Amino acid sequence: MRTAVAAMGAQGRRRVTIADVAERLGVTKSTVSRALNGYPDIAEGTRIRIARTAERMGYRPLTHAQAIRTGRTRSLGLVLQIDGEDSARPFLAEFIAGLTQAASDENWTVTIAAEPTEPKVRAALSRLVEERKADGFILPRTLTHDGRVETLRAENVPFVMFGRTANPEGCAWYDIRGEDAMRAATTRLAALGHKRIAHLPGGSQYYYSQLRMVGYKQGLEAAGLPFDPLLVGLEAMTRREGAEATRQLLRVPEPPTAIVCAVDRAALGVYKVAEEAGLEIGRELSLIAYDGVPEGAYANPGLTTFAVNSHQAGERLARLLIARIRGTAAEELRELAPATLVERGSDRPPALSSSELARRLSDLNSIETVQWEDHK
Amino acid sequence: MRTAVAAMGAQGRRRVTIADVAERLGVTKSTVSRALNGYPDIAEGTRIRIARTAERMGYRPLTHAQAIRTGRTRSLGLVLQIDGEDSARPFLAEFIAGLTQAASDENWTVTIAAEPTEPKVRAALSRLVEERKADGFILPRTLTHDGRVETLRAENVPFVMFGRTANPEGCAWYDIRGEDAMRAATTRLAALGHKRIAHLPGGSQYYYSQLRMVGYKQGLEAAGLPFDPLLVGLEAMTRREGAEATRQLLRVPEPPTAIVCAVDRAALGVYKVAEEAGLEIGRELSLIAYDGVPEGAYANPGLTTFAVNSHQAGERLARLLIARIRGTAAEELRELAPATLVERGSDRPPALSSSELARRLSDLNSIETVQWEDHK
DNA sequence: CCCCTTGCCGAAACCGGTTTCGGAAGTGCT
DNA sequence: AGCACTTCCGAAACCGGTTTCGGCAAGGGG
Repeated sequence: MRTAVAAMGAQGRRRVTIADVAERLGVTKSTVSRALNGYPDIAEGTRIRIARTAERMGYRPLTHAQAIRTGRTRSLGLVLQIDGEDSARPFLAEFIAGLTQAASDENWTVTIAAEPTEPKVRAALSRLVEERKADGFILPRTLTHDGRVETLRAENVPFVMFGRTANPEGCAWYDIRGEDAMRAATTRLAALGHKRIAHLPGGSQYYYSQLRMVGYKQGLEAAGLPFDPLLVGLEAMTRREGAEATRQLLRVPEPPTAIVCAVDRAALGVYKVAEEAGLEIGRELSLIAYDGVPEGAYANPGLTTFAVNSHQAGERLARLLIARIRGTAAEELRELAPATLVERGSDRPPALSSSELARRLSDLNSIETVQWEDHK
Repeated sequence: MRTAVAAMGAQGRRRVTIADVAERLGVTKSTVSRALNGYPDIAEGTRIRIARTAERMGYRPLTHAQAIRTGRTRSLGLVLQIDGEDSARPFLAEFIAGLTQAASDENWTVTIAAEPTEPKVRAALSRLVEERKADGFILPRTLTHDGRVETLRAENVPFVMFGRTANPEGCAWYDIRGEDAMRAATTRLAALGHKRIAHLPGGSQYYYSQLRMVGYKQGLEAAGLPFDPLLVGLEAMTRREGAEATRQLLRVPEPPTAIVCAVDRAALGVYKVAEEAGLEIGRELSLIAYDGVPEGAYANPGLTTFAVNSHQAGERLARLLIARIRGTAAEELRELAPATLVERGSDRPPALSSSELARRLSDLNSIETVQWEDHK
């Protein structure tokens, strides 16, 4: 009897089906189904009776059996772009934890995929939709102009973004107010006495870079400091790029005594250059960054940063996406949260003025051959 | 017409079903199904005709429609334990990438969940099985005695482990030969001239810690060095623990001039203590570790380590699990791979003998008040 | 020439749900 | 009392596949 074996599954004991519940109560499957799904044409007493019995019998509908008729899998899709280069993602674990925990609260699951390139990511999205493996998607790391959004909009598939984007039409999102953090970082440094505050922006393909730049400028304005294009460094997303950008900033005539970094990893590059140049972070050069990567705590002195709560982000995104799939308009599903300041030792009053710092740096260059060698 | 809308789904155009293919060819659904699934009672010519037409029409069976009869979802389950404490997992992204790419090659998907505690992880496994969201599981971070294995064995659910375990019965696995790496590290340091080589083991709940300890001892033996229990440090899984264990090792009468660490992060703690004690890594103290975390490259000098290829691990595990689900015996699905040595600067000939090092350390303690302060 | 296999495929049941349709009973209104 | 309107639920179709069962036709052996 293959049938019996298959029905029993690998577990040995038979699953309780909707028919079992119906039979027990002397009603039909359809009544049970409608009662459990909240249809209005079921008497309240019946509904309660059915709900209790189903509960008692341990009945749980099979999602894929439902899906065959409804087309819904109760599954959230997450497609990551992982290219090997920049694959160290300290937040991923927490993010996934938040996502899956919120999903499982509502009895949803998370289907995950990873592809190395953007076209492949889009293809993966399409495939998951095509095969109905996901009812909607979380899009991490949104770009200013995001191809994934086009793909999904074209196929009319629900999605929510982690991060805002240039064209918000039809987009739901959750995001951290990075601009507020940058503004606060800048005014904070100004209040400590810094007059020359630089900014290391993130990659321009990310929309958040624009926002953070805006926040930096707002901070300058609030502090009554002029904006100086020379104090905006190269785009820096990695430690190496952060180091390179810092070297360049320190060569300008009136060098910064403080730097606001769009991302922590760039800030770690600042430490490196400071060490090479004999500058002490928190004295000759202050630093505030953004992200909250764990390495920041290990740096010496610790990196003051605006940390984002990845767990919460995942959780909120899961809830937003479920609401979106259930039909709430995208415009009503936009949520912003603040980053939280983690004070460590990298931001302190300047020990040197900009011109003193400049003199110190030029002395250094003339007597010493500094090795600008990068480790990997 | 709700039906038509539902059938068309969100995408607008109707899906091509098995009935469409059948009609086009003038055969029945059952023939198409059997042809596509390789049943023997279909003529070869018919099979080819059907396969071609299905391909041309772009027919792809819906997994969940199949699942309702077969009980199989073509989905691999991955349940992570993420407790917030130790949530920085640099390998996770690569691991997931390998996993999902191999899965999607075979047209499978990966369903992921995360829970903070072991009981909840087990509950999540059961839930996913119960709801048929996964046909089998990847178990990362296997323990010497692993509750997840008991749960899954009891329910007769296929699984593969990333890492070996104490009771191998019915277990399939993929693992890295950490013991070989530890042995090689030890003999390598001995060949460089080190006589006193210490070992910092990982957490004893992990089976690999035992294996790596064995490798260390084998290495000592191969090099003709005696095993000294005083040179086995405290269990160290984090930077902090690594630092603490190192301080203790440096206090023994004949301190080690080299340390073999079971995990990279413990080794990063060695750097910290070395800096505090004024020892230069690669001169007064040599170091070889294991894992290949990115921070190792940033350390100064770079950390020599045996790196594991997480992407490959994910890929192999996916293939093993699929084979396991398809019925291959667990005993035939056990695979070991070597770690690859990444030479950086932390392992060099000893500049000091053990007794010279001891004298140096005692001098230090008498003249200087070293701050044993931990950053987080 | 007939009977028995064997190869191949159609018909229909089935999997576990959802949804449509229609009808019986109850209710309100004139 | 008669009629229309609700309320509530059963019967049956349906979703998109898989699997069982049986039967027809061709082929082989006696």
